[in-house]
Amino acid sequence: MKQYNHQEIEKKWQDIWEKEHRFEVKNHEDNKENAYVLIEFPYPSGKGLHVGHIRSYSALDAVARKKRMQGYNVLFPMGTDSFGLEAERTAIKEHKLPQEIVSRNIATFKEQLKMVGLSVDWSREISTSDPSYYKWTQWLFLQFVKHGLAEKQETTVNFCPNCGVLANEEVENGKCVQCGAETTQKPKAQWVLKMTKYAERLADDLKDTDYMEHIKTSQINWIGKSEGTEVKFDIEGGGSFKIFTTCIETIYGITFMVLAPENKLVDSLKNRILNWNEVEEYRKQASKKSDFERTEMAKTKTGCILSGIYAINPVNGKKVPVYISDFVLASYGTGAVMAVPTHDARDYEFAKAKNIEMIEVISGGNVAEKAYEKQEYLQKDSILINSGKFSGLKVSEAKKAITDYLINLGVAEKKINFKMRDWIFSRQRYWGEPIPMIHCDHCGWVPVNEEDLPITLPIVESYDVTKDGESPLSKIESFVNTTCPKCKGKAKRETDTMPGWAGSSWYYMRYCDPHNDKEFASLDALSAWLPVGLYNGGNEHTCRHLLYARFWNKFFYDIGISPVSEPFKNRISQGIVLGSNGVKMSKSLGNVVDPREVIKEYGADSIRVWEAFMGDYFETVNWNDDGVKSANRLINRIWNMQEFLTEGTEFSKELNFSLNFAIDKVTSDIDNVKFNTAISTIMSLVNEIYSNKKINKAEYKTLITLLSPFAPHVCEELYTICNFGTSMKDATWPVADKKALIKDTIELPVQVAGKVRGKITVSNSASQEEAVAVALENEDVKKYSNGLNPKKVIYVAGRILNLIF
RNA sequence: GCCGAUGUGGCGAAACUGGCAGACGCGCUCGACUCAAAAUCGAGUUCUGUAACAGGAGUGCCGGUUCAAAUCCGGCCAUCGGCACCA
Repeated sequence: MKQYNHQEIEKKWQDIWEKEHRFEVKNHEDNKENAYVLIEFPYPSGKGLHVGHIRSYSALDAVARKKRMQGYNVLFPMGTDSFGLEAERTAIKEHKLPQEIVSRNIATFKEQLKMVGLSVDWSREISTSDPSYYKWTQWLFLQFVKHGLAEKQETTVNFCPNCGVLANEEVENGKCVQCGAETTQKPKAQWVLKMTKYAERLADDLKDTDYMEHIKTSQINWIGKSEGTEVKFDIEGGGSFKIFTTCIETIYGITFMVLAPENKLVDSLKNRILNWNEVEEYRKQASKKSDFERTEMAKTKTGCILSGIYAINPVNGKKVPVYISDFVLASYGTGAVMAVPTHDARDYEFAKAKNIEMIEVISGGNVAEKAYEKQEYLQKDSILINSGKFSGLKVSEAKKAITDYLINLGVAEKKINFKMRDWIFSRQRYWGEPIPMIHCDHCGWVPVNEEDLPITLPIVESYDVTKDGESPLSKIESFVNTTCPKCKGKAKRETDTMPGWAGSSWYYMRYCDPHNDKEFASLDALSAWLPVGLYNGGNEHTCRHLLYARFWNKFFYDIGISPVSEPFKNRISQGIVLGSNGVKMSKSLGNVVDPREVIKEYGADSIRVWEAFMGDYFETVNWNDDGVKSANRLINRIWNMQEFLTEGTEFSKELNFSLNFAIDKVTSDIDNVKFNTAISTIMSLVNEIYSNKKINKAEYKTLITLLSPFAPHVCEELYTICNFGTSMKDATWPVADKKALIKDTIELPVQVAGKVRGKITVSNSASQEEAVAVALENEDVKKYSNGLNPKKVIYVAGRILNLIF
């Protein structure tokens, strides 16, 4: 018997797979059902892949390989999400072109990935920064434009006087991370995708998916649907504004109103505001903060009164003061709120800080100490007080009664509001898809003609961020100056680019038809594969990327270019692999583990098995060098089993149960994303074979097949050594004989008063009487029974017998 | 702050969703093989306790429900992820 040599074997099989085009798939295969297994494509950062990537790639590879052996036509593609800030930053730092940085990084990443032996169809590889790909990203953007879902809107951007427009992560505590200067929120007209139009469906249609519950929840929370009432408040002396509330029952408790500092209403009231200077100063301060800082609960609430301005409560005509405060966001709801300090914690804090009166309108709390909030009073269905003719009603009744009353008055309407905002789609950066729009003084914004796509990024010397807040592309005249597609007059190109999210919002569709130069993907190809059966990616993407991708698909579905209304049947998210010190792997901390080194020493099969085994797939786990050894040991044990090998075409009596159990368990574990227990089942089986020191060919073949999704190279090698076939190309996944799993007798734990005191052996169909009779004869049980009959018996067949004496 | 998740031996973890806590593995201890070591094979390994059994305690902390709780409920504590221009 030859020694196990991972380097030789892995190279050999990887070459064979490549030469055979083993994993390339056609969109249609006779007599085979299609299955689409998708893993988020990596961002080709300069760091390269670390062992954490291997965890999810090899796990999904195992899923794909098993499905293939089960007779499916499996699409398991890979590509790179290559636009984005990081490549641009690296390029600036290294004085190279982002194009160069990206192709260098992709080469490294592919080299690393190929060593792992993934069953990827590389003929379908895509890269989002490739013009042949982003041509279609631009084309899809034009569809949004065509259907009125993309438009220029006034927004704000983080702005640093020295460094220009900044990403959120480049701003810390209102200061620029790079130069330390104070940043402001600068107004800017930007392209926006009107995603809110899809809010309702994005939330509702989650019911048609099998996503993990917490992923559905995070989608729903992000969308933030709330049903409430929009109420119009008149301003004393003329004018009015609207507020949105989900707590209309507290309307008699209003003691002030709050507007967002940016609310345009404030400008229109300028002449009537007595303390305008103060108001202006406050607005300036507020413009320095991000939304996140503004709404943070821990911060003390600040605000500024609009002296001389009073709003009139439509239920009782009460005159209340109006403030501006940064805890109210212009972007959410109407940019104005009614404040009821007795029943809202934020309002309570504000009222305390500003010494504003409070009126309790729902009984049951202790409003002298803190606000009695809706979570609590809704649950208790408390009674209204101090609320005019609505006093005495329960909250549940008052909600409706007050809403109806206001609607009759003509000052309110029922409204559904979403926390989710439209998607700001412009970036003033170089390294992204140019937005294919042209501005003409006569015709306004005109889409580029589809046949002129792609609008390619010009190769430029400096693509650094500009100080004036415009995209670096704006400085390239040859790019900017063009003719209007409509009137053929002089016109200028849009110079903003798309965000990194753009390319990743539809890449899984391009995999279905990656070389199509007529369409972004044909409906036939998409119909063959969608919806994706299993979509795996990082936890950090389960909220936004997933929502964006779903939004794009829904729109495509509506305009007839996608065959499904939900693109992903199931979505799961793997846990992160941290460094061995429990901290995220990063170059600066020196705790990055390069898979290439591990593979060199122990082999791809070993690292794959170890990462499958290291813990629950969904949980964060620390890297551990010793762990790979244990996987390597398992593989060696299975390799060395050749010594025990005997002839045989059927399972032996000794192993019949264990093998069928393992088939059943490994199959369901892979289906249920429990790779760690799949491996431990195989380990137990191997232990048993070692204690028997015997295994026949039929058994060995089954064992090898079960391991092969995780350790494909060594399994192919053993498969051929043992003459089970010339390769595992046509290997089929075993099916458990369910009958073999039923045992005649079982060991049943016996509890006395809830504590396990003994074990009995009974037939697997034993009745309660039979089980109790056996238990009472058991020596361990007798110690506690004192010869008595039990007063009470709890019997769960096959599980537990609990006796109370 | 808000939303989501997690917390079990020296360590990574498992536990069929309320039914034997610690499967499987790492590490460690002991034994076999070896001149020796490594590798390999085998035995043991939650803590406490005992010569050995027995017994007791035990799943982040405090309390509750139940014949029975890692699992369900209430209240804390700690760690991680997201919070809209990183993707």
